[in-house]
Amino acid sequence: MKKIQQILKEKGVKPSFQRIRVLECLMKSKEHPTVEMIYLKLAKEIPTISKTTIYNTLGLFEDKGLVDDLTISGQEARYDYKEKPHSHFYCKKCRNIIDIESIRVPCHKDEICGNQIEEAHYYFRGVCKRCLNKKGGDVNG
Amino acid sequence: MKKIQQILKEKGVKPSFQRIRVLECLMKSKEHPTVEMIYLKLAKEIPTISKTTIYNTLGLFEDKGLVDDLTISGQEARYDYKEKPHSHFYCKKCRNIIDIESIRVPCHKDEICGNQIEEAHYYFRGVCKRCLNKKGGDVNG
DNA sequence: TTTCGTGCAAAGCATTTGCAAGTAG
DNA sequence: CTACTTGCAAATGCTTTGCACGAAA
Repeated sequence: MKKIQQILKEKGVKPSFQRIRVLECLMKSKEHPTVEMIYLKLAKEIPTISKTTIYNTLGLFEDKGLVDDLTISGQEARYDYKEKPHSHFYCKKCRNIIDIESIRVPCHKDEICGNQIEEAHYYFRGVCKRCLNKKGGDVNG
Repeated sequence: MKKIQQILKEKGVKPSFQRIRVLECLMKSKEHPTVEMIYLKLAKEIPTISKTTIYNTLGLFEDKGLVDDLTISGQEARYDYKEKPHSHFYCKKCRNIIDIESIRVPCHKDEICGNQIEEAHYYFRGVCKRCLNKKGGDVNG
């Protein structure tokens, strides 16, 4: 895996200790964490870290194109490291956001109706595989 | 156009005066209004209306599948009447959300990787036709 | 020095909740 | 009456801002 410091530098972000940790957290996590989740995780090893720093850092990362703000589930922002393009699936039951690697953009090129597209975001809602299986052998409502 | 009362009834919503007005507002608007925008508009004709009622009403409409909550642009929810399936284009310049009727993403059926899809949301970011013309043409931008 | 990064505390603001008064059936 | 709707006011909770301290250049 490419060094986190290197990734930050390439994006024009000075690799401070906190920034490295925040990015590392995002890269290792598959849960598209909220600010709160990142904060709780990092607070274990950096007791003095503040949410303000997490907000600052994520805002900076977003500006630099390192992460995406997934505004899928409403009240809390969830962050996604943009390693490669992918889509998201939001499960209504367990409320997890699952990466979907396989979906790709179809027939439209870089334009739709004359509008110039820079980013395409696809997300799906439904019930995930895991919850479907649970449901099969479960009493439910 | 189908009567608003009728639409509400079909979705199992009792057509109160306020609810009719909120839905009418959404149907007539092309700007995917925020709660604030709806509130300001309706307050002109219903001076006693409250934001709580707008929130209640939109929440109810969402539950009944009448409207979508577009969480595209961050801090404020924007609402979209679900007349027929369509996608959205968010212009970074003018910050408008534009309906795109024609886009459909192909190859997935009702399942992706074993997950059961109930809704598919696509949205695009970039610069809209209008802003492109302002910029590219000789009109000042 | 100047600039930048960090983090506490307070403020800001969209949204939700508690509750009381009004309305329909 | 009984259930539902409305809306004021207060609370909640995510996020931003003001500011000060310390580190880096």
